Amino acid sequence: MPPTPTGARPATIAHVADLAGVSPSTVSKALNGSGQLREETRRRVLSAAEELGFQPNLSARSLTTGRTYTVGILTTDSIGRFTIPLLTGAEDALGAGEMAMILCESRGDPIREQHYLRSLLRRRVDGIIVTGRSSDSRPSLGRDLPIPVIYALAASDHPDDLSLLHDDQQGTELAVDHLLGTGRSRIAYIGGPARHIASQNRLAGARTALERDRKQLVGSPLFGDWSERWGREAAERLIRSGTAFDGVFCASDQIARGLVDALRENDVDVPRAVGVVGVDNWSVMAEASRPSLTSVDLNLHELGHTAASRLLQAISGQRIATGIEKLPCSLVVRRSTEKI
Amino acid sequence: MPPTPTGARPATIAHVADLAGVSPSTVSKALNGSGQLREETRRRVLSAAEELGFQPNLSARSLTTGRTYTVGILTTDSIGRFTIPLLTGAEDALGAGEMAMILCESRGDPIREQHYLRSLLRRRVDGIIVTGRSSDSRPSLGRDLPIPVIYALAASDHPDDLSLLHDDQQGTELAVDHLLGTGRSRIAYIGGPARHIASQNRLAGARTALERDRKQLVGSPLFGDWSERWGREAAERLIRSGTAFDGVFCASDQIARGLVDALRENDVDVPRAVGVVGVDNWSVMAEASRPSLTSVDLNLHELGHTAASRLLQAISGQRIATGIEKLPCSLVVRRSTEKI
DNA sequence: TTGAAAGCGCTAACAT
DNA sequence: ATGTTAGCGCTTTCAA
Repeated sequence: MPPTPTGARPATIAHVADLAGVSPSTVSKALNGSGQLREETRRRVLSAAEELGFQPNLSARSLTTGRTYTVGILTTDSIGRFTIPLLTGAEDALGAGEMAMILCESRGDPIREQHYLRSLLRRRVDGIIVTGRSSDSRPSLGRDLPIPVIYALAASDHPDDLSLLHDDQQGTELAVDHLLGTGRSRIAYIGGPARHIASQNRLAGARTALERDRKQLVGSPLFGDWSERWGREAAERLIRSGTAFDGVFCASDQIARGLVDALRENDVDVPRAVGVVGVDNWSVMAEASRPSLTSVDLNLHELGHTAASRLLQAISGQRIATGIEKLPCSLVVRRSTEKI
Repeated sequence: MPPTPTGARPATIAHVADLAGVSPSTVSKALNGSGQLREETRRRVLSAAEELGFQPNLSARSLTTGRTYTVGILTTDSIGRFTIPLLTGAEDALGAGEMAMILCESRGDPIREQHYLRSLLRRRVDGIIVTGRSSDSRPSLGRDLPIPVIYALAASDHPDDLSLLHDDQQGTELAVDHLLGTGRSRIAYIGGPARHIASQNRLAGARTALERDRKQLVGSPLFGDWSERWGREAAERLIRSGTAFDGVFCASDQIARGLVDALRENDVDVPRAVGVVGVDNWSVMAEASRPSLTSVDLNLHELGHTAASRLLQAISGQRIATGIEKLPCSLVVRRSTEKI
């Protein structure tokens, strides 16, 4: 029978049991609401626990229950701008502190990733969310893991995994429809790097939206990188090409901002002469731009939330879908597309 | 004697022991390199473990060793731009996967924070790093916790806690010295909100550097917010005030960028007529600016690394310093301060 | 309604 | 050099 905790060691169930004058198992039942206890006993236990500042040792609990109430977050690419909303979204779904997140950032290094994966398995996490820079798909962690895994933002290359992505095409269609709807008809497309799948998906989305309206892209799509510099250069090219245009879809807010800056400096009025949309709804960019940028929001918070919810389902034993699931983007309208 | 694992349940030490024909404790010794084992036995155990894909259950280990090899990261303010380098820095110091990080984001809500704190204590994390938006100090988590706590970026209000901050004054001095060193002498100060301690510390640093050179700030310091818009407005005000100036210290890269934009649009040449420095070394801003921005780097990666290292020391039982420790900033020179 | 006892997977002190 | 044993703190039958 352990004495009252020394202060060095945290109180255990046995201490609480002693103080309440009951057995350890009764304490367990009182604390977890399991079993049948007299109301008065339960109260006595609870107040004893309170008095000792008792915090159940989750390692011990895990040992018997087999669950750790912990999920691993394995991020491939550096934790960046995109990962943050994903994380907070996941955290929301995991319920403040109920389920904890262990963060592992592999920096794109497969060796590190394996390291982390093993560490997570040793820790017996209940599940894993894999995330990374949205681009082409990434190698699956493998199908023989003892715990569920969900891919978010970066798709697994294995069809039996569940991958959650934002719907780039749909988002772009939304944006282009909006350009058309605000009275533009000669739309140009400025992408990021041509090899990035996002550049391609967004191009496809733009074309779909235009075709629905029996229109075509003005000029050929331009590819560069994701920077403001490229946006400025693209604007110059667009102007120099001589083709008339009154709307531009840019595949990122940075590109859009560079473009808008250069247009202004070339005395092209946005939004009066040309409407511009970007992608990311990155407020520092979109709001600092003159005029502020209408932008496609990838809803990454929502994506993170959904990923975590699905993972919880899988953990609780439900069978979940496989393959790639796309979540809708939305459009945030600002001044760069004001109606002409 | 458990049979070979079914595939459902992960292998335990007992399975390995069986397969290797030794006792569980021998397996433990072989795996942890403790005790004295014959080389051949060790190898047999190791290959048995390998064959079974054995991963030690860390919950079980924690129960006996009392350590979880996990630290909690409690972020007050939303995980933002500043937290990211801090996290990766900490992760570096914690050694890929050796020590894991549990991420808790309280969003500035004290209730949530208490929730998270309790969750971390239940999980018996070995220590906690508290972080948040760098501004005024924050309430201590309390001095009666059974584990060490270190505050990074956001100082605790209790002098017996260890808080690690970047040295705002020193960073600013660096920047102003650099402005002076590139031939400017009439320096203006554009801050963020006056109530933010960062605005004040940076102002103090600027004054110190100027006084060393028997100079004074041009005009009175201007306070606003941290945005580009404010930077643009500040530029207008500076120009309209009529006071001559040839250097501007801006308390953030966003301010600096707005300022530079507005100066250019008013035909003031940066860096030839006016040198400009910002703070944060936020590459998207600093590099997209025309000209690119010289900027004070807060070295947050380093800060995170140091915080984690100190925490590890404390966890290993070493007594660590208390109070506020400031880590030096550095200056990244770009085009906005090119020599005249 | 409560308690006794076994066991989760591992480590560590003590035997052998 | 290896095995036996006890126990870490909790949950969970099963018995009282």
